[in-house]
Amino acid sequence: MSEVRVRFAPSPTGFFHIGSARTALFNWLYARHTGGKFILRIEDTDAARNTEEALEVLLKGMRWLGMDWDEGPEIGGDHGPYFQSQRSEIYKEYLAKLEAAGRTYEQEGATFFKLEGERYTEFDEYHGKEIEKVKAAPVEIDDAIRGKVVRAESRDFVIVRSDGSPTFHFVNVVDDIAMGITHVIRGEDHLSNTSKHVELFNAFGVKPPQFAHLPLILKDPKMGKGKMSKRDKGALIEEYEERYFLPAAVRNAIALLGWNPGDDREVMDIGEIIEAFDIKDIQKGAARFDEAKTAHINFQYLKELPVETYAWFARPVLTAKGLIAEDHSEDHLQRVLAICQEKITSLEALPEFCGYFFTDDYPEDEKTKNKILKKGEPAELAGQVKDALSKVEAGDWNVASLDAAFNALATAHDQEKPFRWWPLTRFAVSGVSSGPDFLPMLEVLGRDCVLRRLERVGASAAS
RNA sequence: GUCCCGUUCGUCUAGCCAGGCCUAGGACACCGGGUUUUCAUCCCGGCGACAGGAGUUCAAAUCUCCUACGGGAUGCCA
Repeated sequence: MSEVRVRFAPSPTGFFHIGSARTALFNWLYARHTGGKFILRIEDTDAARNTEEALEVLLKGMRWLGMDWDEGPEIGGDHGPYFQSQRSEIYKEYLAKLEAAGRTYEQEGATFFKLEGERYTEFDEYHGKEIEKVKAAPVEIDDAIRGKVVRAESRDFVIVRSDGSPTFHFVNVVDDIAMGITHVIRGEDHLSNTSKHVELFNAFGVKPPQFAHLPLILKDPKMGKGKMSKRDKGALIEEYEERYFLPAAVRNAIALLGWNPGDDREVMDIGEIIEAFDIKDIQKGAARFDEAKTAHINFQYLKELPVETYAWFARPVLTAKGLIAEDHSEDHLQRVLAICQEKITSLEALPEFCGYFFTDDYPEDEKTKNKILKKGEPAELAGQVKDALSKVEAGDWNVASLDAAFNALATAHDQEKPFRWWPLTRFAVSGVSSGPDFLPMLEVLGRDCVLRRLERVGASAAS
């Protein structure tokens, strides 16, 4: 009944890539699913590119996606420190164990790990020269995703560089041992390295953890071949944050990259995902990140939000564009959003979609303008609507009264329905031909605003 | 070069381990129609895949082998 202990061990690069986020998420989900511990360990051995800012990007990304850690930076834990740059004493200790066991040797100032097996020299195509190789016994890896993988190492490898700094393979294994990691869930690019790691575990006399190698995330085929890199559009978590995606939706989309609950569910709340998550359901083949699908999931989340919450997310989007002030009336904001929420698929598009509710200075769609103003007698029609709506008192300005006013207008002109006046009116008050439902839109805009804009369009059409 | 991993609709995938219920299911995208006298919502429909070959079997998307393609490792990067 040993407790599950998993870790996410990123190297802070200044970016939080979707692939890293997926690795982090799967570890986190597994910990939460099993009631185990999720450890965040920072692999900051490459001093040159590890900065405070780079770490901040990472931690911010983790928090934005709602992943918390049980041990790691800022909160500590019983197996710290959680920065590799601060663990050199531990590495020295473990290096001594390997030395004592006679599994190391020095060459050109660097410390090598010595493989066991018959030695021979051979011309190596890749290196283009004769090199020493070792016939080491094949290592058997029981991978939770790929099954049994057998691979033999053939060369000794560096564990401490000539400048005294330990290498990735070494510190990774040492830390996993020292931190009591039970499951190593990581990208497939490490699968071939795993034989090195198992050699090291064996040399320390420690049973290796359960490995699970995740398929890679490839770039959108339209963008080219190969795995997704940080330069690809949509590859960075920051991008979704900036575009006002809901973190829960992005997390849901990432969870679906190479995993599914085994049934048709796609949009799931985090509790459901945690409950359903299991390593054995992870895909073997590489996946491609689909932005359109992420946008769709995002919309599903957006639709379900209570209007209060929707407004909480929408307010910063609108203030950023200068459409509303910081202290803009919450009631008014919610009345606007209530009629827009079901129509619009992303928060990013919100300013364009509903800007005219907040300012008179909104763009007019040229196509719509030409179509509507060229047809019939725009100035006359606008005047008729204005007269009809003027009869509705401010205190009575609601959908029912507006409907009645339009119908009265139709009747007065021998029309069965007021359709003739709608498109022009919509254009007059919003500058576009589409938007929220018509009458609710007028109601929310308010009497003064609607009459003012009708007058304006009437004047501009007449000129 | 050598070694390792992978390959189902354009994309994400179900099915594969325990072969028949698969004329291969769902979702996104796309296309068409409808509702909404706006519309980006919504509804209906369509398009569309087992990489190729050989073998095992009464029967293969499912098992075996080969080939092709994709990816990874082979770093004093992580």
